Amino acid sequence: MTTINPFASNVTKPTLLRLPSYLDVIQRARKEGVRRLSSAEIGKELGYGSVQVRKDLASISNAGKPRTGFDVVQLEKDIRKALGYDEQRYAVLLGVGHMGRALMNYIGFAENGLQILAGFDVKPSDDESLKDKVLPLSALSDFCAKNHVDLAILTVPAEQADNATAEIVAAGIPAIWNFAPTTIHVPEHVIVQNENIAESLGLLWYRMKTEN
Amino acid sequence: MTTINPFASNVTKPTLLRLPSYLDVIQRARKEGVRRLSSAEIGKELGYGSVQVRKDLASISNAGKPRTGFDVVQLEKDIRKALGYDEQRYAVLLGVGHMGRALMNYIGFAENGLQILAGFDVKPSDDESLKDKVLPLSALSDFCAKNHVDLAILTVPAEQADNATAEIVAAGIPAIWNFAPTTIHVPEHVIVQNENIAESLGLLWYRMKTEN
DNA sequence: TAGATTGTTAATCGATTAACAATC
DNA sequence: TAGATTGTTAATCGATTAACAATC
Repeated sequence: MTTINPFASNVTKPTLLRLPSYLDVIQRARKEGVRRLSSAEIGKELGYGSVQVRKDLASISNAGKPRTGFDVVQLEKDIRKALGYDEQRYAVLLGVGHMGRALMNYIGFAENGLQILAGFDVKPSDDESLKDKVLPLSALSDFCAKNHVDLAILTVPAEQADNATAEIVAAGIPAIWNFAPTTIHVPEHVIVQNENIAESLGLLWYRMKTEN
Repeated sequence: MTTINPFASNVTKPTLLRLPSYLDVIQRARKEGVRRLSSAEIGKELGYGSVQVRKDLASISNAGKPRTGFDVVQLEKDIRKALGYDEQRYAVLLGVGHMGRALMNYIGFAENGLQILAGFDVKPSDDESLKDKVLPLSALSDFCAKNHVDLAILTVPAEQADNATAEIVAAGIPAIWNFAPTTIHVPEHVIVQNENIAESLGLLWYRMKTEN
């Protein structure tokens, strides 16, 4: 008995985190007119072993064929689907500071299925280009009642993180992408993904100390 | 035979990535006047098991005492040291776009031992507050000859990533913190740490699909 | 067909968790 | 001293890598 969809259910977290790097290699190859790539070629570009590449890709695609390698066009589709980049999702952003503005201005999110509908802040934005996309924080729950919102992007300072989180939860938004450099507290059903940028600096410093 | 420094050499990567979350909990506790915390209390706040907390912390500190738990002040010092936050390191930033400006304006880096000396861009910055800290890209190697630079922060668009990387390598900077959403190519001795922000969106979408 | 490359089963490696002895 | 909590050894779990059979 094979299931109808053999993929998708058994993708591990490490695999999921490597998929974007495969996507990058594949997309660049396609733009250069390459039709097929072997697992060894893909791995070499990224510093992964060919077995790892095959195992990762086998869990989300059957674009690989013995003898010829992976079909670039097919594989790109499958990776984008596995990552959920093929579906549109809608976000609001809380905290229109430097980081908030950078994210609101980042064009690449369209490629990842993310659209930021509006930014919210206690202060009105001084950035001309964003003026009509930034609303007062008090308007959040009303906005969420009138629009479908899948995700809140949290870019407030650490001190305001728990307050802003409470607003997000009250507005019924089911997931938070947390860029505030602190732990936030949510009810069980709310999904939180932390993106503390400074977090990986410790790893980098450690590598700089030990790898030389 | 015990080594003089029993810590530091056997810290695993997963542990290193959890240390900042411990630091956050510890610092907030200290600000509230708390003197000691047990591994169970720390773990509860972060959603880790108490054994994991003890194992992580034992690898970098001996601030834990049976019966009383962990000394908050001592532990904070030890974590900051393990993460390298106690030493000052100097960076330049390439690509003063939205993300580059956000990083140049982020005050928190001082806490992580990071100081951004200057930004470099092909175009002069239109941001008044940064004007005197942004130099033309052509001045990079000269700047690096005159200043001690440990790290290059790469915030250029994906298409310019490999060119900018070549400049960084030519200038002799030993490590790159790569925010460009693409793979960059460096000689073996250069340390690269990738920080592709959109990368974790795939994981978030997957969790949103499966956890509900 | 012969051979290159895939997908998968088994072996290894590393990290987490459980059990418990050490200790303040 | 008795008991709470640490640090560590052993067991489990999960991910990576090696070996190889399947297949185009």
